[in-house]
Amino acid sequence: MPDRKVALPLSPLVQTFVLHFGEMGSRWGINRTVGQIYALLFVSERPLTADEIVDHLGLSRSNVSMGLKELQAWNLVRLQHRPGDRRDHFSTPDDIWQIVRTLAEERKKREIDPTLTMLRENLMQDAQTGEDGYAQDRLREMHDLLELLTGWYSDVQKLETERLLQLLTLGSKVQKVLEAKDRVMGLPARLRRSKAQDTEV
Amino acid sequence: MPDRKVALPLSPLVQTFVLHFGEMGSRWGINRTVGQIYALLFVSERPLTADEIVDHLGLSRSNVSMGLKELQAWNLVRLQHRPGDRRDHFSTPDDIWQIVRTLAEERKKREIDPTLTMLRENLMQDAQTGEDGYAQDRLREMHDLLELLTGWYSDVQKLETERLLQLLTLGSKVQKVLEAKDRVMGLPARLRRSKAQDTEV
DNA sequence: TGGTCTTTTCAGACATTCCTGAAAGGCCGA
DNA sequence: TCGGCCTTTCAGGAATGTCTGAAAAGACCA
Repeated sequence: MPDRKVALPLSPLVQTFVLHFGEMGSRWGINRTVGQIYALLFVSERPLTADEIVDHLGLSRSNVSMGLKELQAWNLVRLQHRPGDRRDHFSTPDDIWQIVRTLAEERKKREIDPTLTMLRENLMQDAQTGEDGYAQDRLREMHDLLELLTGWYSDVQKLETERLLQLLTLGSKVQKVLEAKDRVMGLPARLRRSKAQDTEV
Repeated sequence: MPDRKVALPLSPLVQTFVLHFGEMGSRWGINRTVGQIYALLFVSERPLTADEIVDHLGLSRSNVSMGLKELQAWNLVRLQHRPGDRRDHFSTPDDIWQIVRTLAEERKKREIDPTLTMLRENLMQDAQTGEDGYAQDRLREMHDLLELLTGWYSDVQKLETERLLQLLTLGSKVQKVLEAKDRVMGLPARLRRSKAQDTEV
């Protein structure tokens, strides 16, 4: 009779990978279990059932269920059904670029959008009052920066993978292209200043 | 006698901002206190001492000390001294672009580099063994992706702010530029495949 | 309807992180 | 060296977060 508490063996490579993802979890804003489940699905050739995950990772069934729920909330795993099988089968998208896009989108939604909303509301409300001069400038600066970044992001998110690859591979050479068309477009002036004293931290 | 537990009043605007940063802290991988301290420094026209932070936010002195230590580990605050004053004065860089660069650098260091290292080591070691075919492919795919992204990032990090702004403002128009020079440079082929079935999650 | 297989919920045990006051440490001028 | 001022360390209480087994809920078939 097999010991239900010991995980089914994984190859050393997969084992290392899964454990690493678990440990990195906290830095990525997910917990160990969720990281491990994701890692396992990522390297699995075929979709896995929740019970298979339990067997490989030695977690409780309920924990796996919650972990999968969280991964679904992140749009990071997909659910599939097999004919004649009631169980849910889980997998990650094969296309790694799709994963990057999803990750970027979800992190933006959780980490940027709320702040942008808050800044917008507060700046709109307090624009009239002249108090808080410096703080208000500072907040507007941050607001404009985030708008610029998210605007660029949404443009890039729309690119086909092929074009995105071009852009990434271009890398430093982009500088050349930019030097060619050497004209700055209309920008909020406050984002353009570069203070000399800010070189050293 | 003033109640030492009640924070010195902040303007409503600053108050909202500070509390928001505190609450977002968990999503950003820092704790509430650290978020609040950073927010306060960000909107302060002049550098603040630890005791001033205590007075404004109503935190314990030791907590502020630890929070500032963490912010320094992130390179997000700078320490200044005033002649004839022994106390440390803290501030954030004035140049908001400098802040973005620092943030990107530190997050990369904490969230990407360890994984890249782990992938490199494991792939080098297991390259010979033919086992684990799919997992190994998958890991190499992730490795190549991270290399590409960090390579691009390091190129962009080198750009002057003016050029970076150009790049960001260009946004969707970048597509046009790319269409012009329509040739894909030498890429790892496995990063280029785009599977049709991966459109739906 | 009852029986089987599967997923989800949830109370509470366990673990981790956060925060504080008290004490220790460091620096400087007298 | 002492005393004042400021910062850091640290033990342990408070607050959060994680994980589990047991029970409930849902889905399907006969």
